[in-house]
Amino acid sequence: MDNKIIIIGGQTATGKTDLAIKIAKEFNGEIISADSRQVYIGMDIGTGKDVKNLEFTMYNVQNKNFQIGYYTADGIKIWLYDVVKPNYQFSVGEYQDLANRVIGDIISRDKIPIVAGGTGLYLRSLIDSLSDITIPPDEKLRKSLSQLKVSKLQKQLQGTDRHKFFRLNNSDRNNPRRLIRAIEISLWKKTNSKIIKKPVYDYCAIILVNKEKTLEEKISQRIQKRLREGMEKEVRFLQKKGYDFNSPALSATGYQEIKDYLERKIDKDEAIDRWLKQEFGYAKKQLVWFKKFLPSTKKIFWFDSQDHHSYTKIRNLLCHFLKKPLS
RNA sequence: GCUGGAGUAGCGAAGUGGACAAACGCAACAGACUGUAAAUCUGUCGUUCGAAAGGACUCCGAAGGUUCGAAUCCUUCUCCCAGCA
Repeated sequence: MDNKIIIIGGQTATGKTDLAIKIAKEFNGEIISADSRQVYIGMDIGTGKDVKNLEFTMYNVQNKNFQIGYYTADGIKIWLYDVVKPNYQFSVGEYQDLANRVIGDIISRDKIPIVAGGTGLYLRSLIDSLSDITIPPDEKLRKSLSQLKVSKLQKQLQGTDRHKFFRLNNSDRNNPRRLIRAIEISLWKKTNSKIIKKPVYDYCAIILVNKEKTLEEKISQRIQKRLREGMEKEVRFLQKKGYDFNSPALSATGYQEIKDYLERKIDKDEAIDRWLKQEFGYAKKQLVWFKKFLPSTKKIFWFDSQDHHSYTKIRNLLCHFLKKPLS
């Protein structure tokens, strides 16, 4: 009974999905997306889900809140795309739950789960304990707390969990969202005992990066490609559906910019320029995150996806990890 | 050619005699982050020395002037926009 999973993380536009498919073919795997924006139905082009002509198959993984399924690309299953509509506020906790279920299912069918995506926290939720992450949100509480100023929230947290407050750094102490969550957790703990049962996996993580200049070129080309493939149409469709462009889903890079262009607030060049900047910024933040949170234990390996030798090295690494003979 | 408006840091934009190296927004750079993470939040952001406190230098289109003191007032020049010719 192996519980091995392969993780592929890294910056946007470095070819994580392509690599995942290649590995899946070679090692009899299935892919689980770890991307906070690809979970949204109808957001395909802008989030880089390459699913235009792919078939989606519903699958019963026994979850009361969501219906999930998989796309089949090149004979390989890709899970956790298209989980909710863009007006839904999806979160790490829900991701963790769904991903664990899917991983369990894949393992039970004697296949190798390959978790691939750029949302670092989603990946981390599968390999670190992150105990409080399972504590559910309290919408009523959030709503009432969101009216308060930061200083009030700080006071409130000091009241409910003094230690927690003083453990926060300056940045988090000024972050209303974090303060509210901290209050939520502390209140929850007062009336609930923690029972957190989480699978523990043996994992091997591959982090893909590119040299900065190469990455910028790739991002720029990809934006052009997305425009050709119909990004404008996708945005128009989402507008028509009446989705809130300030929602988490639509805060994905590119959507706001193209919307502003369609509404003639800015011209097309301006929109593309802003989109590019957003995307570069995103890639940089990803790098900061991966450097910090995936400690370089012997389970985590960094590769430049532009390096021709990378794939051979990755392959050897995975053969070793999965205890398969090198061929 | 005349009349009116305007020229402020990478961009946008406040400031209209002293608390101005100059609000604020964007961009940039650095960072934080255990249920919104492509989110949210923090710091830096004229140059320079310093770990910091702080110091030095340059600065609000250009040049000159008034004033103890000028981004702010005056003169000339220059560039831009609008109206009239």
